[in-house]
Amino acid sequence: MMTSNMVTMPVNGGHNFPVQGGDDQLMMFLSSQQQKCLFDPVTLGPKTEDQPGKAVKKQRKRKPKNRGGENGAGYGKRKLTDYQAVQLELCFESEAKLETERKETIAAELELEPRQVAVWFQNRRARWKCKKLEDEFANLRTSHQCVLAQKAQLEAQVSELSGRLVEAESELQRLSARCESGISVENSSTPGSSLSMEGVQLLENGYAQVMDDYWMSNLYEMM
DNA sequence: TTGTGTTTTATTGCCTCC
DNA sequence: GGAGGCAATAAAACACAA
Repeated sequence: MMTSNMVTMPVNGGHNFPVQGGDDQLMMFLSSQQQKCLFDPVTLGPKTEDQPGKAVKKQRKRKPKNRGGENGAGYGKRKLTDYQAVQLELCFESEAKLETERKETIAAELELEPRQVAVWFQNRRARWKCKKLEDEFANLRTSHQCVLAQKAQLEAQVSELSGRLVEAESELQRLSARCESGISVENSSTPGSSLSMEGVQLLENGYAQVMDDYWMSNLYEMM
């Protein structure tokens, strides 16, 4: 199911598919390459060595890079022209993954090696993923801050209502004490009641007020 | 100019799918 | 088994402050 928080990526045919999920001070000290690997894209949590459900990767043994073979055609970094970059960007907007045929067409049009086009798309997808991860992280952080603010607001309400409850209880005790000390009301409808009419009225008013406040505050929460 | 950080292009190794 | 994808990484290219 697609939610508003889910991000989409352009794919063949212009359709979008959801891509699962991105401490500022810490991030400031990390290079972009280090930041890239901070979050696990699935759990949005910090990356761990062993991801559950995934085969544990073996330690890689890297060979030294091939920097120019006999003909000098090895590791030679060729910066793309602005035109090439813009055209590739336009292609990526409509389709983030290329069919072999399409890749070859683009390569021919831009006078690039098909491999360069493939590499460019691969790197572009990686950048796109990072960007989305950052966006999602920012959204989650904002949501978290809102929840914290609501929590603080509710705690303040609980505190205030608790105070009023204590006041009401002490008022109740004070009135009970007055009744017990001999103040009674003539024509009481409840013979044997230890509360005066004044006391009953005060209690009813206080209770009604507390209930009003309670429902009002809950009404705000529901809205 | 130079040191340093960031971005871009390319490679490598592993994995999945057909 | 080969093609293609991705993560991790290397290194050139670039930006920019000191």
